[in-house]
Formats: sequence, C-alpha cells, structure tokens
Amino acid sequence: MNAKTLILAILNRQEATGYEIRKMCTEGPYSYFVDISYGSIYPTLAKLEEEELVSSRVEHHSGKPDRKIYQITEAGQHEFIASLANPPQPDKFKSEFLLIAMCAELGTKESVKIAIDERIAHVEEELKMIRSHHSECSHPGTCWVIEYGEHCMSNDLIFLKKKREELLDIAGRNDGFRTAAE
Amino acid sequence: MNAKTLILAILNRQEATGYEIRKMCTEGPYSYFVDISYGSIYPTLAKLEEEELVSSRVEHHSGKPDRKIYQITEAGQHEFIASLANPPQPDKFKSEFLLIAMCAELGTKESVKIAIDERIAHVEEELKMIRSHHSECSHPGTCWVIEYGEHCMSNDLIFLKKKREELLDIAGRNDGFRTAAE
DNA sequence: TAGGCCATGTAACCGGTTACATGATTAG
DNA sequence: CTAATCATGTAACCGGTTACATGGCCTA
Repeated sequence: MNAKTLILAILNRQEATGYEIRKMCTEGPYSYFVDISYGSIYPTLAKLEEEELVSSRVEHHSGKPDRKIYQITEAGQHEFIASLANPPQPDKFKSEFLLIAMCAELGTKESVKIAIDERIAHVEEELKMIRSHHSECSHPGTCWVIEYGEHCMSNDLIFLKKKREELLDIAGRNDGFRTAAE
Repeated sequence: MNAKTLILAILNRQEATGYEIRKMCTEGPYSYFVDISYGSIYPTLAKLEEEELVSSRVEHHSGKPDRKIYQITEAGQHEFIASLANPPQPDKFKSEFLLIAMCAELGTKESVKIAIDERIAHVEEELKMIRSHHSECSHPGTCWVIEYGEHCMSNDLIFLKKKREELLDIAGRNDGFRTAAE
C-alpha cells in the first residue's frame, strides 16, 4: 500500500492537515497499516491536489502556524472506493527479532534476553494502545480491525511469554564455550 | 532489515548461489523476514565480496549454467554476529486487507467476501508451508521461529473464520442503497 | 531557558523493484 | 512444442526516508 491510498483513506473519513495525517499514521489505528513521514506526506498531498482528488483551504491563526486543511473531493472518493475493490496484496510481516531468535545460539543469553524482553514490552505497549482505541470506537469496520489486532497481539504475547525460557536456553548453551575462549 | 544482513544470515548457515538465496527468501523459512529479488541479491553479493565478508568459487557444469557459489568469510561471520547483538528494530506489519476491512461499508458484500476469503486461503497455504518446514526441522532456533509462526497464523485463522460473517454484514448494510442508486 | 509541540515544506539519498537480456535443459 | 527451472546479471525507475530550514507558542 502506498502513501496515496493511505492518505485518501484518512481524508475519506475526516479532513486533516499534513501534520495531523502524519500523527494518525504513527499513533492512531492507521499505524497498523504503514508509517509514512513528512517527506512523503506533503509531496503526495500536493500531487493529489494536482490530480484534483483532494482540495485544500488555509486557516490563519494569530500566533500559530497556518493550517492547510485538506478535504477529499468526489473524484477522490470514487478513486479510493475503486481502489478498495481490487483484491488486496498479501500481508507483509518483517521482523528483525525473529532473525535474532532464529540465530539464538550465536548470541549470549544476555543479548537474547534483551531482545525478547524488549519485544514483549513493545507488544504489551501496542496492546495497551490498541485497547485504548477500542473503548472509544464506534465505527464498525474500525472496530473489527481493532479487535483483529487485539486478538493477534494478545496471542503473540502468550507465545512469547510461554516460550521465553526455551529461547534463552538455546542461547545459553554456548555461553560456557564463549567464556572459555575469551 | 536489509538485504545485506539477510544474505549474511543465510550464508552463515550454508553456502549458496544467488539463485538459491532468492529461493530461500521466497519459499523457505527465511520468507518470514523479507522478500528480496535478484535485482538486489546480485549487487549485494558483489558488494559483500568487495568488502571481503563473503567469497565465491565458480562451478562449471556441462549443459548447465555456471554456478557461482558464495561462502561467508570469518570477517563476515563476525560482522553478522555483531549485528545480531544490537537490539532489533520493532516488527513491522503491513496489510492491505485490513484497510479493506476497515472500510468494509464502502465495498459490496461481494468484494469484501473475495478479500477475506482470499486472505483465509492465503494464511491456510502459509500454514501448510510452515508445517512442512516444521517436520523437517532439527535446528533449535529455526524450530522456535517456525513454532512462533505456526502459533500466530493458526490464531489469525481462527479470528478470520469466526468474524467473517460479521465483516460481511458490515459490507452488506449498504448494498440495498447502492442497488437502488444504480 | 530548554525542550517539546505545532506546522509546512524541500533536497539528497538509498534501498529495493521491475523489466530486460541471455540461454541451455528438462518435464509435461 | 511449450513451459518451467536453472542461472547470472544490469539499468531504469520509484517510493520512501533522513536531514535540513524555519519559527512561534507553551510548559516544565
């Protein structure tokens, strides 16, 4: 999924500034799709306006920076809905942690411990975030997605906690050799 | 995770040609990390050889293309192990399907049905693949990762099947309007 | 008064993909 | 006979990131 589709998806729900769009991509429920940064948001917004898929108005506030608020146009809505209709590309999952786990015997018990504990903490934090969204959720599709995320992450967490010791044992087997070699 | 680390990880286990590396990235257990294509594998391999992190030898076979087989060097092993030690970047998950689900009410019951059924089929296929790897797995770290994948995907599948109807209902609510409007 | 938040935008760069070029062998 | 598999590699392109420029307000 590219920046264009994601921005259209956001603007289809609510008007927003580039700054707000970026926030939603990193914090809100949209963060479960992609992260995009200013460097791609602003140019994409400009392109979309050129194509007349979005329009904008500027609000002036004394003492605050101007806000350039973007809305989706009718053409933009059509474009977005059309793009939803063609079947989605398969999900992608990338994990550096999994590489560390796969090569656990090459690390020390200590380094693997840091990796898995950080991973557990991270999933717990995301779960907390996703649950906070759930309580304030009224839109059915968003609800569905949030429940999906909650389901996956809490199961993820169960595995991570249950199999933590096992992974540390794999890492620990060679610690003796290593110490002897140093 | 970049191509360099992934290739080093593969070569740390076994020597391989560029062609074989690509296969492992798309089919083997390495596919749970990243997909990389020839266009990035061959140039990366050349760069790694320049840096003397890998070396290569060429095998000639009558009637078959030459095989340029790469091995990791000692320097390469050190580099790889060192890269495992620093804590991993957070996992990333991207899903176009989830965007369709989030905007279910904008699609027809039919289009959403195609999306979720395709998604279910895809996860089922991956599960089958991962299970076939599991049976032939002897390396403990790889085993751990495969079990992790199996756990996550089978739970994913449970949710998808249980909540399928619910999602279709969200999509179906407006089908009446749409038909009337056409 | 230092740092964070609001807010917009650009330019250089980079990692990767897509498509192409080449060509023999083998299985259906 | 056709398609797939083996096998290596390049060039153009593209989508996105990082870092920079700018600047006022508010909070600790």
